[in-house]
Amino acid sequence: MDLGKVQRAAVLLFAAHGFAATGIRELGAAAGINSATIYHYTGSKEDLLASIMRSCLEAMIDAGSAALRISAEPTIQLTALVASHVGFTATNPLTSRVAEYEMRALGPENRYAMQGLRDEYESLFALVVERGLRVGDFTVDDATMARLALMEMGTGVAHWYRADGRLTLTEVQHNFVNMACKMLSADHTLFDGTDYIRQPVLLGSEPTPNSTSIPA
Amino acid sequence: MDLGKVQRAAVLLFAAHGFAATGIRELGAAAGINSATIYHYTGSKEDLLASIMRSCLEAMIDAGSAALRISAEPTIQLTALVASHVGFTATNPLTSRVAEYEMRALGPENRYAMQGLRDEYESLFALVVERGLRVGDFTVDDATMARLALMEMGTGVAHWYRADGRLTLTEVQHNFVNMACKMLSADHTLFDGTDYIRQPVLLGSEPTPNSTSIPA
Amino acid sequence: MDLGKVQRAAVLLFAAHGFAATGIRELGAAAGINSATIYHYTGSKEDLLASIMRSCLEAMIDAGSAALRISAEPTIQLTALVASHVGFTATNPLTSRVAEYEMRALGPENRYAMQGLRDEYESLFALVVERGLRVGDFTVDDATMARLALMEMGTGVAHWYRADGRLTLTEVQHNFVNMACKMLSADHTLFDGTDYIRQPVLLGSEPTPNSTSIPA
Amino acid sequence: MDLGKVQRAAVLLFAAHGFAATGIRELGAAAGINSATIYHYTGSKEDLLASIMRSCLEAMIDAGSAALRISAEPTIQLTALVASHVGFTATNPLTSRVAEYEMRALGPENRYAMQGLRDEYESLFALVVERGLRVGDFTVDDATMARLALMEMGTGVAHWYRADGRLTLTEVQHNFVNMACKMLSADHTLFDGTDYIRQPVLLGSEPTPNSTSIPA
DNA sequence: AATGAATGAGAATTCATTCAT
DNA sequence: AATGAATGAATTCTCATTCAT
Repeated sequence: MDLGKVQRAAVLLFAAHGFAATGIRELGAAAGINSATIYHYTGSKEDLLASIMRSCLEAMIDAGSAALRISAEPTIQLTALVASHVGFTATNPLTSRVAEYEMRALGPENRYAMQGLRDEYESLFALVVERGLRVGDFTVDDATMARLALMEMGTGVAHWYRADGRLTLTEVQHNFVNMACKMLSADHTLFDGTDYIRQPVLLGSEPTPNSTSIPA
Repeated sequence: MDLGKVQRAAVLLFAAHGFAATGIRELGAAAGINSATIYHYTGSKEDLLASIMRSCLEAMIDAGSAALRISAEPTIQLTALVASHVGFTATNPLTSRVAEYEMRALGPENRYAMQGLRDEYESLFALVVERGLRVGDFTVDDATMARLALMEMGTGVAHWYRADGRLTLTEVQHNFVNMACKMLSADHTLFDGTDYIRQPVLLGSEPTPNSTSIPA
Repeated sequence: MDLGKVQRAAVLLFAAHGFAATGIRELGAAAGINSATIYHYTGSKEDLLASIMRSCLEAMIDAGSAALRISAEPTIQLTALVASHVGFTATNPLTSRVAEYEMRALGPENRYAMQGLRDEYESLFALVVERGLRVGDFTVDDATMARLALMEMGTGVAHWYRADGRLTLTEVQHNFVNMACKMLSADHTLFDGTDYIRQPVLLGSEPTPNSTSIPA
Repeated sequence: MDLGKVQRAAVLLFAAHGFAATGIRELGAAAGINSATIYHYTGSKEDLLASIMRSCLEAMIDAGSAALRISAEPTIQLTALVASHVGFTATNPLTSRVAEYEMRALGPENRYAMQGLRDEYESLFALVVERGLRVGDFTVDDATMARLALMEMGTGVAHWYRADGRLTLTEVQHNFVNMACKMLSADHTLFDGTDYIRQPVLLGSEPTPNSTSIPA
């Protein structure tokens, strides 16, 4: 009756212990159902992971693409993309983590498909960085490394952000936008009035902070 | 006869498939010995992981501490620390990855100890950032976030750096130092002549690029 | 609505893969109904098998007994019994096979009952052989072995007979009658005119040849 | 240390309950070892069955081929082949039964291979029957049906023969030879002195009568 | 130092069956 | 009459680890 419940339990456990170290019985217990019942919701443990990863990556691509459509100005695009990335990651930290870490747990077919989505998402960053450099709005030693550093930085948010932490999400987003702009020598004070932040999506697979405590 | 051989096989497999998904028989096969023989080199699978992580983290702390001793100048310290971090990570990408990812695979005791080492290493970054800010050499919105972004960025090098890639290690290090300084608004042109790069250590657990190919 | 449909699906699958290797879901799928619905037609998987076997064995006993009533002449009785046995087996090859092979799949109670029916059927052959020998119409080294060989031979028809094969059922019956008589040194040319062949019953559990193809 | 022990346990249980209804734990218990240890002796449950069937069928082919080499005389060949078949079946009744019944439990590859061996064995009978008919030594209505009846008859021995039964193996063999000859109208009194009986092989997979009792 | 044999615990998945709808 | 959801028990097979040799 509720695939979401199973997905949330899965993300909670996969994020805490890893896919391979999480048993199907553990999953059932965390979701409050018999382990056999999981197979009514999904074909296999791997299928469950793949479905979680797919919706996560698709949502990231959607949000990122929408960010790029806000403006044609590279600096605004960068700004919006970083804000989107950080916003999404901070809103769905566990699901993001699972989507990042557990690619290797997939079989060849699923891995190929998910890697394709991941590449599609990364290409959004590549696009923006390249255009900004071409137009002369950004300055970096190496485009590829800048893009990788940029993404990695934002992805790291999943490791420490807590909704009830010291800073609000908006503050975190602004800080990261500033750091990103400085890193690329982009002057975003020119566009200070622009509203580049969109409300991030909350995935159905993201456990609510207190839904269940992480078992030792 | 050679604990290093076992460690290298372990790092190769742990990095590729994860600790939990790697079997002791697989390990033996990759190391060219019987799986039972592994127990002559280590007490258990977890011990093997812990020993790898310990030497990795200790080497990182050593290198980072040495970097800080190069100068009392925050900008030079930052520069040296980032160069050290990137240099170490690029030289030992697989071991670094294992040390980063597999903390969760450890039992409580080992995890506590390793987390302590990790914290110790992170505190080096915190120290430099705080001093730079206090002295007025750096400018950032939030010290903690800057530190986290800084480290995450450098750690990401493990995901893509290849010794035979497009850029030399020294180029990569300079690029990251530049990005870091820009991110913190640190002016390192003042110290351009300073030699802040030390030859990174190659861990005994780091597999040589072609020692064994990663099994599918 | 149709127990026969379920029985035919069951016989098809039991004959192909065996009772133990056939799942209740598979059964439902082959019968075109939900697996839970099967329990409206039968109490359990074993009950389903037992009901199939019971009707099969009872029909065999009926046909065999009728054959013996055709005449008091041992040779004619033999002839009619073999024709009946071969006719029944060739008309209901899959059901016969299931009734023969799957005795062991039954629980103690059902097995006891079914073994009783099987024994009753076998006793018809024993009776005829013994009378023929006593009267001097048959000659064999050992009555028991002759009976067993006789039955096994006929039962084997289920393994290869196809309604659309090279020979008609009547031809097959005549051939087997001839072989049986020769084996027992019975001279049935004396009774050539006698019509000892009855139309065999088609069981409700016997799948029609093209009803459903046997899944791999 | 003893694959034979495992094979004998397997044959005992497979013959009694069928392959599909026999669990790997049951097998271990019957063999006196832990169920996991079975995987030191064989790759899988199916491999275990396949290895049993392969040695059985190969031994049958060997014995049958040897029988045909005793003489070029069709009647003697028939006689020797039937004696060999019955001898082998009576000596290895459980293994024979398993080899006959459990073909369907094999996966496509193993089944194809085993069916090939079975066909090879059956072709020995076809060869003899055809030659005898061509030469005019045998008389039957239909060669194919005669061959099938012949084999089925002998195979049935596995269902009832007991080493400690009423008749010795040699007596059983002679009786079957007689029945076979009568069925084919072959006059073997011409060759009465010929010694056509060879000592049958005892397979390593055949349980000794009292090794273990068949569990309910 | 090294290994083949062995095992208890646990893995993912399927099973026949029940039941509320 | 029919079914989708649910489950405890069982399935085959793999696991990390031990030990006699």
